[in-house]
Amino acid sequence: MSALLLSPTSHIPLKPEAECIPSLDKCLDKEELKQVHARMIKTGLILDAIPASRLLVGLCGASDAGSLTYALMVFERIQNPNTFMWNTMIRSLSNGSNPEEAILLYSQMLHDAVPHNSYTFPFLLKACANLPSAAAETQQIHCHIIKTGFALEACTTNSLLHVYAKSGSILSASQLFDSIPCRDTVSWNSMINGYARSGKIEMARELFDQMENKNIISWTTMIAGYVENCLCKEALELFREMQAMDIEPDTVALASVLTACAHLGALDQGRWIHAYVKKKQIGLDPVLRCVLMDMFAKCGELDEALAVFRNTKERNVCMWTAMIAGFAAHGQGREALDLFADMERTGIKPNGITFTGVLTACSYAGMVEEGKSIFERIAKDCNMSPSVEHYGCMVDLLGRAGLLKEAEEMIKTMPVKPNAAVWGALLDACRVHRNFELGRRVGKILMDLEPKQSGRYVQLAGILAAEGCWDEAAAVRNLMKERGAAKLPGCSSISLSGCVHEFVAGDRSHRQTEEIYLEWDNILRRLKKGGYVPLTENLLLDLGEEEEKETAIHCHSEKLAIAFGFITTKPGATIRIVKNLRVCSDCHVVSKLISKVYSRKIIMRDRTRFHVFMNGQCSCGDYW
DNA sequence: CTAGGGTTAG
Repeated sequence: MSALLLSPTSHIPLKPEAECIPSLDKCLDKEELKQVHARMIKTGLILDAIPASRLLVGLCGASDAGSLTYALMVFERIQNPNTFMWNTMIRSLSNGSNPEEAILLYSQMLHDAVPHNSYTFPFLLKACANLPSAAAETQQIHCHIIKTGFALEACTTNSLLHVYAKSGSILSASQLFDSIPCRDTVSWNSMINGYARSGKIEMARELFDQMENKNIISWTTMIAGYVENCLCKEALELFREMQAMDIEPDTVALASVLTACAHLGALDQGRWIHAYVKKKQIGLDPVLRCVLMDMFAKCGELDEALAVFRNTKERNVCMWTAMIAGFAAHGQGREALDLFADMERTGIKPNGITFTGVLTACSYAGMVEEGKSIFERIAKDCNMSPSVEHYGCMVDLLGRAGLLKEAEEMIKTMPVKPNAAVWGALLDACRVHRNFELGRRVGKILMDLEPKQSGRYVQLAGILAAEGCWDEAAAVRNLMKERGAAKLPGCSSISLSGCVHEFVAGDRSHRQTEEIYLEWDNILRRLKKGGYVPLTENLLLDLGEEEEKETAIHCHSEKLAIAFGFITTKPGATIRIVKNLRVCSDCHVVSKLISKVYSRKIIMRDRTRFHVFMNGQCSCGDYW
């Protein structure tokens, strides 16, 4: 550091082009900027506010983290930095990896009594927006904004509104929104985003409908809001409305729509977007590539996902993670691990989500040893503390493999508090490996932890019923009713030419209901001729007669969706179904038989993974 | 030199 101060007396020969101060307009790298700095010190130009500012801007604009540190050092040595210089530093820190430093710098600015200008608060508020939780700071800054009179400036107030909206402080956001004298499009958009983020999607839509000057961001905000609230069907509908109004979607809008397609398994619509992007020659930026790839993977088209992946030169961590997760969901553990190794060779650092994907892959493929060693690397090599999700993956991995004791031990010794998902993984393992005693205990824990989650009661009741403890099982079901735990209905959807058809068990709401049930009867008859016997053992007990049980499983949502697929697609065409819960054993058997008897490929994505039924086999190897 | 929308898991 001192060398820099001494540099005026040094005798390092300068390159001829460094004789004059290079223009900072073009991007210089850190070394070049250091030379400029040295030259400025030599000539005394560093004392001049304008060139000094330009140097700071140049350093802050360089992409490497070291430049920012260097910029801070230069800044600290400037005698009385002006507002512009403070702003520049605050802006840079706000977007860095430690946004709280921007707030610290701001308090220094206050301490030095440097006046604010119109740019100060928007930069500073960016730091609040980038922090996971800065509610107290935001409130204080809000006070400063009022005191200094900047509340009258649209940019400042909109920035503040954005922070409140983004952090879910919906009350503060709406109060502020109401107080703004002339709300502009930006204010409205932020408010819509705020409502959507706090789950008040109807409020968001209300605002959206009231809005007079919607722009593409308004539309995208609303579409993304639907996606975030798991209302992907609505997201696609709104997108269609947008197109009907001849509003051209941009990259961001398309990315949101693709995300919706991914969740819905709406391959046709996803492909349409892909074609649209090509036709309009819209550039595939990293995010768009990633969601496109993810859409293919989530629609069961791993090959197409891989094609997008391979076509991408600079892959970021999201891209790698999404591809790994794609393999994991298809039970292709080896491929996922190979990809993970490639990723590390490329020098891309895995994050917590990457590890979730890799561990899931190990779990579904029964790769216990590999999973254990990856898990240990989270802390050892990557210096991260495993999250509760990672422990959940491990419990799942051990539990599936039948290592129930080890799984339980992991829960007992894990340093983070086990959540319901962790216990749920163990409970599921108890079901699969028929460990009733442990299952009972875990079930009790879960019902205390999540008294409103019907799935847990159903899970436990199933375990008890399988053991023949009908009374106990009935008691669990009654408890569920007493506690008012609403049963999440199983829902399967199938998407055809841009339209998503949803079915719940026993559904008769579809306009082709009669046809669907007739088709199902036909399928059933043919399967029974081939020797199919309905698997009613997993059914819950309130249905006494075997016949009733059969009726109940025969209107399972995935069966209705398959029947609908049969009457709407050509013989031999692949049927794609997305289910919100796990697929039941009987539906699994039936799907395998159908794939053989009718030579149909059925791709079924359930809550956690893919089942690809072909020639009487399932890609999960009957282990799920 | 300022504000608003999009990516990987659960």
